[in-house]
Amino acid sequence: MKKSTLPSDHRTCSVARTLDILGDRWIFLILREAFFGVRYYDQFLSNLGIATNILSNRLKRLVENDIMEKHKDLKDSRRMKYRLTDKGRDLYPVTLAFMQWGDRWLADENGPPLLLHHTPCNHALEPIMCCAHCKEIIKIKDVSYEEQSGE
Amino acid sequence: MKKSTLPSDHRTCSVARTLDILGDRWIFLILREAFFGVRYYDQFLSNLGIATNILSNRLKRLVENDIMEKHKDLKDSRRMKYRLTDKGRDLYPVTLAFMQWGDRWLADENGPPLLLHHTPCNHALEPIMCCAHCKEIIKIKDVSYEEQSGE
DNA sequence: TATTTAACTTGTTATTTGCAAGCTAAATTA
DNA sequence: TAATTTAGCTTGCAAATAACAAGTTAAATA
Repeated sequence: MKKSTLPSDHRTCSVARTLDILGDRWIFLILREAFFGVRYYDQFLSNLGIATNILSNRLKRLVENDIMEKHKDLKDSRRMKYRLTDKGRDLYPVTLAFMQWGDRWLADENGPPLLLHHTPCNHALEPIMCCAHCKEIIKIKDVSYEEQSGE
Repeated sequence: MKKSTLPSDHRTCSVARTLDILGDRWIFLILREAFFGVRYYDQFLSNLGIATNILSNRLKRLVENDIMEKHKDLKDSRRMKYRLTDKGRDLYPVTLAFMQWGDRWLADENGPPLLLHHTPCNHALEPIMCCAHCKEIIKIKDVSYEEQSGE
């Protein structure tokens, strides 16, 4: 699909803008690895089974969009270290939302392949989307919306 | 990319399984419209500016994966009504996570194009990912993980 | 009965993907 | 110091996918 083809309708919103950058399966798998602590090109390559040209392309896109930073490794100047920026780290909720949905609707008889643990409260982590103000779980029926005139 | 190529490594998880179904820009834009109340083929078509073959294909995929249901409209039997299932409605947090990130990192000087309002508490909606148990905002550093032996 | 409309389907072309091979510079080994 | 290995790409090419346009079918409306 063409790049940056935001629909010209009135509903153009942050979902479309976000998908213009992230709307790709590999991007999210790279981010998942990054959230698991992966930092180096060769680690992404072997963990994901991705083609080298695609990996280069996606890492470049992530760097261009300030989601990751690229630095030479101090110990081996051939190696490139890719680290999440604050902007990238802020995508953790998206990854958690994916994982949570998959755990609930796509898990097989073995249950979720990965169990997350919330260290501060020492319980299995079950991520839920809450209203920052009232801390209640957000339900569709409880959300109304209004558009900005400037858009 | 090939379908269902879950990486063969130990980290195979619900993120990859979810992306096997949803890893497509149009899928999320269709879901966004559905969360805004859109129900009919022609509405998706005109709101999204999507090609008819792509729209058909994606709606079919959504129905095949029990994310949407397809019914004849009672008033006009030519029209097909597409409705979210429970499984589909449960993707709302993913959409909110996208929107929240875009609002924070991609908004222009006009601010977010769409303001959400949380009716129960009567405040602007700011969605945050919380631990269902302790209700604290989830931070990467507070999450540890262990793999299921069955996987 | 003729026309319009909804929801597709079917070409055709353009773009993107995945695989394999090659390249370059830095590090390691002989 | 020279030869080899390694990291991180880039390039070429076949195959899959997307976008656009035009055609199809069945139901509703004029």
